[in-house]
Amino acid sequence: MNRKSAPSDPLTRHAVQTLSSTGGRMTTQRRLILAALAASPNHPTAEELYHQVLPKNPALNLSTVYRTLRWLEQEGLINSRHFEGEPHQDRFDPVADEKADHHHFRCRACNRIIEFDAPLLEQVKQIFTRQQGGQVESAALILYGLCADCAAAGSDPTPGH
Amino acid sequence: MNRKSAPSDPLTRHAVQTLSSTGGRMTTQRRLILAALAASPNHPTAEELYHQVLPKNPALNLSTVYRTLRWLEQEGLINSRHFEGEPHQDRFDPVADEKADHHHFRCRACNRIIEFDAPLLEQVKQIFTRQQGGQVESAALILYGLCADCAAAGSDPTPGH
DNA sequence: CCTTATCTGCAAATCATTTGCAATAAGACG
DNA sequence: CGTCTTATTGCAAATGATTTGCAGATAAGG
Repeated sequence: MNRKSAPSDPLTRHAVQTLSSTGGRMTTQRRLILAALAASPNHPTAEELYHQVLPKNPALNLSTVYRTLRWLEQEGLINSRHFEGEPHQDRFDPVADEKADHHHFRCRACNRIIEFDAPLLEQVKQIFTRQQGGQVESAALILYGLCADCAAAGSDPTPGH
Repeated sequence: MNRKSAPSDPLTRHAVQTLSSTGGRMTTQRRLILAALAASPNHPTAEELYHQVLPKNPALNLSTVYRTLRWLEQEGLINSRHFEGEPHQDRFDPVADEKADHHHFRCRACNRIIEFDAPLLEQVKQIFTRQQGGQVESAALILYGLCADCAAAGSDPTPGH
């Protein structure tokens, strides 16, 4: 009941930093979208974020969400990803600065996305460079399959038909 | 001047097989699109294929290209891919049955796509399964960077400013 | 050849995302 | 604390890739 600013998440704090250096402004919409992004383990789409924030700001517009996401992507604070089997929509993923570039597993049954590290990819990159020359700057790996839960559920349905 | 059917590529041959088992028909359009796909090392978009085939069949319609691509994808004869930094368009990639699932490097300068094998990914999958359970069915890896040519060109521009 | 179900061309629809523009509101300064 | 400047928003219309409904065309089997 005293402090004005709630202890903001790292993503929002990062965003505030870039604002001050570029003459940008921290608006209500941006604050809400940033908070929603930081709180989502789900790699949400623009539409999903929109509906998450809407209750807290019924005037919010979808294009504001898109503009905010594009801004954050340009600032390097989030990444956009596309997963197979979905329509042509993007999902957004805060860049956790500590954790180096991570990769994704997507369950084709429950659509859950699991993040993981793949140190071996460094070797894959090196091998590629050795064979082809040039230089590799980044790698995007997505595994598809069944997560532990769905694999268990699938192999264990009530048997007698 | 004697044989009617030119020696068709493996992709087209595969397509013909699935046709006979499903009551489908081999049309002029499909033949041309298949040939164009088989001849493209470029992972073309629907639009690119369309323009490649157009000279040989000026009546061809873009939606036919899309329908053919969707059909081939459902039959498992091609894959659709999305690369970062492009609009929301798909690129298509014949499934070379011999060569197991291959991966892609994309040059951010000339946009060239280079295919490569990454046997190490098998280990990545195993490690993931060991840690998380479930089962991995496929993996899509894309490396981004500069190809050998562009890296050389970039590091060697006429020096004096 | 004739039949008929599959395909195609065309035009309009859809879906995700972007953009122009006038109105709104940060936040700097007095 | 009010004023001013301009970044940002809401709204509606535009865009770009892809899909779909439908009537006419055409493979392929008899």
